[in-house]
Amino acid sequence: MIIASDGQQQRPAADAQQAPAGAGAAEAAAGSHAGAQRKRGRTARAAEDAAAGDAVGRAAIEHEPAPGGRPTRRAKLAAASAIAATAVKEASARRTRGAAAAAAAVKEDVGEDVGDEAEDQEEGQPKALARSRARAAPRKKAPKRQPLEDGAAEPEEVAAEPAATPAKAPAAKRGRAGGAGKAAGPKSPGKAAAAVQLLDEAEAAALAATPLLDLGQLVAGKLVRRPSASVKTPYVADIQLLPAAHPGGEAAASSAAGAAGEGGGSEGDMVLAHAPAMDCAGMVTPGATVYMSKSAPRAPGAPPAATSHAIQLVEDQRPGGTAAVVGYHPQLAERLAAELVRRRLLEAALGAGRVVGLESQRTFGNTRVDYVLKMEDGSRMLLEVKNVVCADFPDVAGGVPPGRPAVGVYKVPVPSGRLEHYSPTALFPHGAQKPKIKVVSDRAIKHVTELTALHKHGRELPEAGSVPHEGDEGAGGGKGEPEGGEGRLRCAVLFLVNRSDCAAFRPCHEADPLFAQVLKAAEEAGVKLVAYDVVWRGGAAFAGRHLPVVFGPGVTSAYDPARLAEVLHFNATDPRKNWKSTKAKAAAAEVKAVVASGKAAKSARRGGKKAKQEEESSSNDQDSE
DNA sequence: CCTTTACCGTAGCGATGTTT
DNA sequence: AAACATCGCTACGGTAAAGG
Repeated sequence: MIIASDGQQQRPAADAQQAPAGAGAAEAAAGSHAGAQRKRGRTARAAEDAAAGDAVGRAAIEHEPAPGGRPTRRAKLAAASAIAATAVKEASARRTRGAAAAAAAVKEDVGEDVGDEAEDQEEGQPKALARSRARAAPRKKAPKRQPLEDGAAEPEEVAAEPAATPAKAPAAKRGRAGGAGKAAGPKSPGKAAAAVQLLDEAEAAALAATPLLDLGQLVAGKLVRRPSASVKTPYVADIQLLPAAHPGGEAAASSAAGAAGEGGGSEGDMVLAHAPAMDCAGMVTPGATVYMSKSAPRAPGAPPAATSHAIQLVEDQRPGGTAAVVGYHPQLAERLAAELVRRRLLEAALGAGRVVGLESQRTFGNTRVDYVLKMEDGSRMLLEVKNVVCADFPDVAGGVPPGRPAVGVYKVPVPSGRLEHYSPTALFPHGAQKPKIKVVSDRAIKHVTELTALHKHGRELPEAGSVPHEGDEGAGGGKGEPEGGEGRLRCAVLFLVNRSDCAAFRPCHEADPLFAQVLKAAEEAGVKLVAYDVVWRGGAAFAGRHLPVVFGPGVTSAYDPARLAEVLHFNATDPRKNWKSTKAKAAAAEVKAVVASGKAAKSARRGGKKAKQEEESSSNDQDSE
């Protein structure tokens, strides 16, 4: 580890190659590329944003859009490079001169007027103003970007390289459908399966001391409120920047010396942060310490981001005044899991032999699984990853830190009554039950149920949208543990314990008895349950241990099928989760109706052919609802 | 008073459309 | 034909206003 002259730590170049398929600056650059120069111009909402002085931290990263029509591909690439280059400049500027200076530098570089985004406008901005602004011009879909990486994370020589070669890493990381198992499905012809390459044993061993994932320099902050006072979505929080702090205690010796003073603004500044896991079982509540990445700059022309930061890690207050660093961002679990697989650290626990391939986000029947592992014997294993953040508390005096919100607190007896005889157990799921259906996560229950069904079936079900094979017979059929081999399908659930202070994992029957029962049933059906933890030091996660999966006292697989059916039905029909698409469809249908009536009159003069097509497509749309 | 509804941000996949 | 761009959709759930 090299300590730079300004006191910031720099990452050795070797670290850049540890992450799966090029996490890091390459991804950030790719994100910029993907979002480069969308057709959509800046919306009315965006203009109002600027007038309202929306995000305090945004001034430093905002760019003026290139107005006008559709840019050529070359122009887009050039723009992407320019953005990336700007990001690099900003990175060094932030490190050396602080955010205000960086913002000024960006203004000069781009020759833009950032507008009147005075910081004090944000504080005390009337709620009604924010709301009316949001309603006046509904925001369109934001372009892709990478929240996990910060252009500032890497030293210049690392960041500069991928800026010139965007959109390489993510393709490999994601792994395309149409891979090994799909035999080049008809709907995605020609798309090469870019499955993750696994390491051989020697390569994996050589990486043993390097992090699974490195988020680079993070910014420390204290949560003031969520939702933010200015953006009412629960996924956005107001965060007050803290002086330099180091997640994980000894992290001072590690990389993520998140210095607010040099990083994302001055100490005490308020920023808006994306909080994708919301309160995270009571950990992310007012006063909580969080560690954030800075959001990559948006492409010119894209609607500006509402948030300047994204929460990555949080401190969970533990008994005795200690705190555990917990991986907060839901995406961390998937990325960490992929790297664990890539390094062959899960093979023994999965017990299905040697893994030869890894694909992500494949759909089987109704379920989209996180990963598909291709095994040496030709069989496949579906791996569902759950991010585990919560740990129980000892039921002794002082066991729960004062001021800790009650949500997410599950107490276990300590027979001796002594704190030192207690070791935490990681829990999933956590949090309050949904009032309507009285479970914490109907989705998790659905996933486990469907994985169990697939595992029992023992081979692939007809894929959604494909022609069903009527004569498809299961290889497993639920009669014991079937043989492996070509076509064989097995299932596993990985509970990625995103902290290092737990000795075991168990499903949290206190929060969700049905989930615990369904999981127990899955285990009895042969679904592998694996728990593995990681150690956060600074902004880097290191492989931890394989933890035992245990069940609380009295938890059995005897769930009530009617109750399960009720939950699954709720999951399938909950209108809330589709509000956006439902609304979009309604609006589109309305527009279409108006357009169609206009066109019908028009094309009647031309023979009516086009109007017929319009009608067909619109009726198809309605069929799919 | 209780229940329902509208609303918010971000990221990624898959399908479709467009350019090279 | 291949590569790239764009769109539609999905996931995640708390809050406040509106409705009964």
